[in-house]
Parts: sequence; C-alpha cells; structure tokens
Amino acid sequence: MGAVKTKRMPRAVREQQMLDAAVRTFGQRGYMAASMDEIAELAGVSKPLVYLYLNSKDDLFTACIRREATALTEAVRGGVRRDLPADRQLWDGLRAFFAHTAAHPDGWSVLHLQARTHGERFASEVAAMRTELVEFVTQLIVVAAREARRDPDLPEREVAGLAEALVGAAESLAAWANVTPGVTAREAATTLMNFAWAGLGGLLDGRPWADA
Amino acid sequence: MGAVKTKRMPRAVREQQMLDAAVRTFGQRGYMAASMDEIAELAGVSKPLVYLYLNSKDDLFTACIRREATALTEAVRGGVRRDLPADRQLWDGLRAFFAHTAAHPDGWSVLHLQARTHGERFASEVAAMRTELVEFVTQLIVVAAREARRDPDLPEREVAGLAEALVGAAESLAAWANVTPGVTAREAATTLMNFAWAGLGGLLDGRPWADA
Amino acid sequence: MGAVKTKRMPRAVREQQMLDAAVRTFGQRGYMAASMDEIAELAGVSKPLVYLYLNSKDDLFTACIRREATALTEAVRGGVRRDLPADRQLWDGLRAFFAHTAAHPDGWSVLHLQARTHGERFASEVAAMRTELVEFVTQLIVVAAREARRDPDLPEREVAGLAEALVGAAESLAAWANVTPGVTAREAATTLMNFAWAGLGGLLDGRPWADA
Amino acid sequence: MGAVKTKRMPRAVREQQMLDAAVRTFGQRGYMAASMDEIAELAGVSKPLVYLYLNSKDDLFTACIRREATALTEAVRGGVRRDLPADRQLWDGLRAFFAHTAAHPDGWSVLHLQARTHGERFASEVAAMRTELVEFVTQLIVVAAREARRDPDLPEREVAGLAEALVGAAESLAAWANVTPGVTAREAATTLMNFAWAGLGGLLDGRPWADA
DNA sequence: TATGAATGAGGGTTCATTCAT
DNA sequence: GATGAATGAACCCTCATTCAT
Repeated sequence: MGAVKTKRMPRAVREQQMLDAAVRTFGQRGYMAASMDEIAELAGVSKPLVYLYLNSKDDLFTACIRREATALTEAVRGGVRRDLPADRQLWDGLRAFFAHTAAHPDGWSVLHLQARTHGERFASEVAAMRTELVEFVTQLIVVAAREARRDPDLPEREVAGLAEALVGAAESLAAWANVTPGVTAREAATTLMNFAWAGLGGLLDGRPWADA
Repeated sequence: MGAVKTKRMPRAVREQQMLDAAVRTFGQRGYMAASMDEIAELAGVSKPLVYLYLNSKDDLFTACIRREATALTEAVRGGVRRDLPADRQLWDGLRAFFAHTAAHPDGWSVLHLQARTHGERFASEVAAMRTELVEFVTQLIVVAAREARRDPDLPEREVAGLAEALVGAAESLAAWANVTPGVTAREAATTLMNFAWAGLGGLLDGRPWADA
Repeated sequence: MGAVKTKRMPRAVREQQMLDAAVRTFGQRGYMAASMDEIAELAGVSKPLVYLYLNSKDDLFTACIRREATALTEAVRGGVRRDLPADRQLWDGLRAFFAHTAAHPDGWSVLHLQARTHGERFASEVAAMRTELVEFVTQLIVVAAREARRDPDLPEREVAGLAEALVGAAESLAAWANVTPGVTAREAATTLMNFAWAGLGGLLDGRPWADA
Repeated sequence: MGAVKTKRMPRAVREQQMLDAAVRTFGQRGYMAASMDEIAELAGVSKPLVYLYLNSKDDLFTACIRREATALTEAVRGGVRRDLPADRQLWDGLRAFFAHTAAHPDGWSVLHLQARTHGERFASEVAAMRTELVEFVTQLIVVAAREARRDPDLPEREVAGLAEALVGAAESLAAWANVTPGVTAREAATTLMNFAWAGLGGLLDGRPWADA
C-alpha cells in the first residue's frame, strides 16, 4: 500500500519520499516502534536503498528532525513581518505556528514528542529550533516593554522563564487544538494572545502577582 | 547494585520495589529501550517473578503510570487548601506541582514524556490525570471571576483553552526548571503566577487582546 | 541433525556443547562464513541461548581459540618429561603435537588458519600459545648446545629464527599429515626430527652452510 | 583515494587496476570481509564494471590467486640458475622467495593465509603452486644426494615430507621476517639454509636421528 | 515464594549482484 | 566502455515471554 511503485527516480526525489514515509511512521509509531521495514515499504522502496541514502535509523531520524524543524521555523518566520508592532508579530507568529503544526501533525509529533524522548542526541537537535523560537519570543517581550515605554529592565531570567512558559503554552495548545474538533489555528492563537499579552501587560505595568 | 538482595519478601513490598525499578528505568531509558532484564536486575529479582506479579511489560508500564499519576495528583491536592482564595490556591498548587516533579524526575518523565509517546493506551491513562488538573484550574478561573464579581460568563471553550494553556505552561516550566540549574520550585511558581494571574486579570477586566 | 535434543542441561555442560559445535563450524567453514544459526543448530540449542552464554560471535570465537590453545599446549606439555635429554624431549613433544592436531583437526584449523586470518585481536590470542611453543623449542636448542658442550653462544636472533623455522615446519607437516592418507604422528615426528636434529647438530658442530 | 580516475582505459589495463585493488583489499581485510564496494572504489571504477570484467567475487579472488601465484613462482624460478650446484640453487631460490614475499605482503597474505582459509576451491588453486615449489625442492634434494654420490634411494615419502617441512619452514620464516623489524631476505635465507642444508647433509650421511 | 534454562519472532544492517541507460 | 539506481537474501543480535522445578 504505500506510494505507487515508480522505478528509477533520481536520488533527490527518492530521498524526499523516504523522509515523507519516515516522518509519518516515526510520528505515528514512535522512534523505536517504527521499523525500517515499514518505512521502506511505505516509501515504496527496498530497505537497502534507504540505508544507501540515509545511512542508518539514527541518521534517518535526525534527517527527519532537521527537515521538520526547518519547515516549522520557516513557516513561523515567513508568517511574521518584522516591521509591525510587537503584539502583531506575536499574533502572526502564533497563527503561523498553529497552522503549521495542525497541517503537519506527524512532523509536529516527531519534533514535540519523539525527538525529546529518545536520547540527548536527538533532543539537542530540536533544542536548537526551540531555542530559536524562545529567543524570538524573548525579543518580542523586550520590544513590547520598550514600546510601552515602561521600565524595560525585567531581570533576564524572568524574561527567559516567561518566554519558556509562553512557548510551552503554545505547544500544549497545539496538541490540544489537534485533538479538539473544531478548534482553528486562529482560535488557538486568540486564546493564547489573550492569555499572554494581558499577562505581559500586567507585568510591564508593574503589577506582578505577589504571594503573602 | 540495585536493591539489596533480600529473600522472601511479602508480595506488596516486592511489587513496590519492582515499580521503583521500573519507573527509574522507563524514565531514564524510555519505554521501548527499557528491557525487562534491566528492570528485574535493578529490582533485585528474577524476571519470572516480575511477570508473575506484573504480568507483562505493558501492564507494568501502566502500573507505573497509575502510581506516578496518583502520587502527583495527591501531592498537588495535598498542597492546596480549598478554603483559601483562588489565587492562593493556584499558587499553592503550582508550588506543590513543581516541587513534586522536581523531586521525582523519573516519574515525571514517565508521565510527561514516555506515556504520551507510546500508543493511545498509555496516553489515555495520563490523560485522565491531566484532565483532573485542567479541571482544577478551570474551576479556579471560574471562582476567580466570581470573586472578582465581574461578568462570569466567559465562554466555556475559552476557559478550557486557558486552563489548557496554563497547564501546558506549567509542564513546560517544570521541564525547564529540571534542567536549568538553580531554578527552584518557588521561582518557577512565581514566574508562572506572574504570567498567568495577570493575564487572567486582564481578561476578566474585559481587556482582551484583539487583532485588527 | 547435530546433537540429540536434550533439554534443561546445566550451564557448564551446554557451554561445552556450544564450544564443540563452534569449533567444528569455525574450523570447517571459517570464521566469517560460519553463521551463529548453524552453530546453534549443531549444538542443538536456540540462538539466543548461545548469546546468553557466550555473548557474541567474537567472544565465542575467542573462547574457542582459548580452549583449543590450552588443550594443545597441555597435550604437548603433558607428553614431555623435563628430566630427559633435550632430543628426547623434542621428539616426545613433536609426537604429542602431531597426535593432538591429527585428533582435533577442526581445533587445529581454528588455531592455525582461522585465528590468524581474522584480525589482530584473534591473532594475538594464538600468538601467545605459539610463543610458548617457540620458547619451549628455543630452550631445547640451548640445552642441546650445552649438553653437547659445544660453543653455546649462538646469537640470540639466530636461535629465534631456528625455533621459528622448526615450529613452522611442524605446523606445515601437521597440515600435510592431515591430508596425506596413512601418515602417522610418529612418522611425521620422525621426519621432522631427522631434518631438524641433524641440522642443529651441524650448526652446533660449527659447520654452517655458507654462501659464496 | 584509490587510483586516479582516468576514463576509457583499454580493458587489459583496467583489469590490472582491479586486480591490484582486489589483492590489496583481500590481503588486508580477508576474503569475506573485503567488499566489492571497497574494491571497486579503490580501483577507481564502478561496481558493475568489476562484474563485467571479473564476473563474480569468487572469480575475482581466483584471478588474484592465480596472478600472485604465477608472480611468486616466476620470481623464484627467475632467481635460480639450473646449471649451478644444488645448494646454490636452493640458496638462490630461498632468497628470491623471501625477497618476493617481503616486497608483496598483500599478495603473500592472499596466497598463504586467505586462499587456504576459504574453501577447497581456493585452497586447491594455491596447492598447485605449492606443489610446484615442493617439487622443485624435492628435486634439489635428490640431486644433492646424487652429487654427494651417496646412496640416493631415500624413500620417496621421506623426501616428500622433508620438502614439505622445508617449504613450511620457509613460509613460516617469511611471515616471521615480515613482522620482525630488521630481518632481511638474505638473513632469513641464511637461517634456513643453515638449518636445512646441514640437516639434509646429516641425513644423506646416513646419520638419521633415531628414537629409543 | 522464587528461579535457572530456554526460545519465537523480529529488528537493524550489510552484501553480492543486476537492470536500464 | 561505463554507471546510477535498485534489491533478495542473509546475518548478528536482542527482547518479551514461558517452562520446569
């Protein structure tokens, strides 16, 4: 069942077919439960060819992570115009993020679940991408503070924690939106914006929550 | 290595030793990479005994999930006094949550990473616990709205999304706190409270962020 | 075929059965061409059991080498009485050597052919045994020189070369005797003694061959 | 790496390049561990071309054996003048033998180690060459006996054994000389001549070693 | 209660070999 | 004359699981 058996394709094409099959299989079965046999069959190719082009299960998985991470990063970057105000950038970025993860659930599973669960080697591969997103958000927070002309010296770690929380919330909402019928990317983005932007606003206004 | 070899223990005790070993192994190696051999050895028991008591790898893993989920739920519940104001309840609950996950990283890994990555069967097992937490938070949001005497009819799905985002942010911060040296449970809780409570406040004040 | 299927043997016994099968298979097929499947079947055991006891193909081969090397060394040592004259010791040693190699052709193949052809790791394992034999012969030559009360200061490397040549001749004759019908251990030993002892005698008499 | 990539060579030349690469690879890795991939790459050629010219791994290996056996045989034959006395012929032949094996260690490895370790088919291929050498030596022994005008009717099998031993000693010394630094072909030849010629002399003088 | 002995099934990887151009 | 694309078959190894005691 897999792809139609087309013979003698140039290497670059076959490689993409293999990566497609691999992302799907890894995303649905998990890294370890996915067998090279299944991937090869889904790609419409014999196993040795997979090894010839992608080298090993490890390398194949790494290639998947890289491809999907790049795709997601570029989707977010491409959805944002850096000349707009910070809140608008965040809003656009979130929409792009939710739209992309919803459109590529297996890729998102590879990045969000599988890569972080099977060894430092893979985890650090996604970590790079996540760092980029967190830094993007961090910058937006700083810019927002400056735009609001309010005291911009939030302690650095505080900002890092906030960004981390925001990205985490986004990831969680992405998963939630994927399984809750009828939730659109726009809606998820709205929910998060409401939550986050107001929270940031309160912070920047100097109204932090304080325990007794 | 592993537990001291003591013979002829009552069944209940042996079972806990096995679960301890299993949680540790599953948490560190991952579900599939963990071998029954390693678990049995770490528990100081022969493999057939593990099967006699816990039946299969699947069942063993399920037992781990249940035990750790219960422990986490109870830790959070036990940290909260339902007669205090909503914000204080959230704050106490978060501190308990971060403290427990920091104290039981393998258990947290089982719940947060492993259980969600290896099939619907296990995922739904954690989902129950997560739902409980999300519902707890949901209720707090509603109560907070009521306490603030402001228009309490936030649309239900909106609230669900917020709660989901908050729990996701908490989970993400828990992981972040586990790998960032020097971040305490209290600090993580503070960061999240600042973020979330202010955000909620803004929402409840009727100042949602709105796109153009 | 292979051993009769007997169930539930103690480990030590099974291990010997496996080594028997392995020596036979390695000796006849060669290290690389021998498959673990074939060895397991010949031993009347499933493959996993072979791995459980012997660990890996490498380790299994090493165990074969060690067992056969020890057996050969002990056969030679056991055939010699150190209180007899040097020529008699050599004669006895050679007979024991030829007898043992003829009785265990697969073991001899493992030591003489296979172990030296598949990597330094195995080669050095046999080298130890060979060194022992060469040193035994070396000593005999020195003793013979002393007994003959002739100038005993043969240059050391010269002696080493002679011993090497003698052992090589013996190994070669062992192979020859194994494939030439009707050649007994005694006969091979005689041939070599005639060849070697007279040669040594000439040397010790100070009548070396000299080129123009 | 490998040969310089030159296109469109005449077949004979390409074949030699392939055999060069094959001898080197077989000699260093061993017959089974050598892969056609490696050989083709080292030869600077694509794999199908190797198959086109040499047919199969088996045939390629056989071709290597034949080429190297012929080269060695001719080196020895070319080093000897049949009109000189027998001892001189032996001495010259040994020098040529040791010089050639030292100059072509991979070829020697193919003949001495690999060909004898991987099935009757290959073994018999070298056996032919070895027989030639053994016969050459046998003849020299007979001639020596005649020259010495002593009773030339040594029993035939006795002579065969002696020749076998001599060739075995030579082979062993060749390996020894290859790994012992500073041992020249001349030196190895001297050692063996001293050993062998004197031994033969003793024999021909009618002074065989005799056991009790 | 507890375990040493044993295996069916399957996974990752590699290799000699061929087709189609 | 020469090669990029492709595969059937096999091999080493591991694992969850059970039997017999």
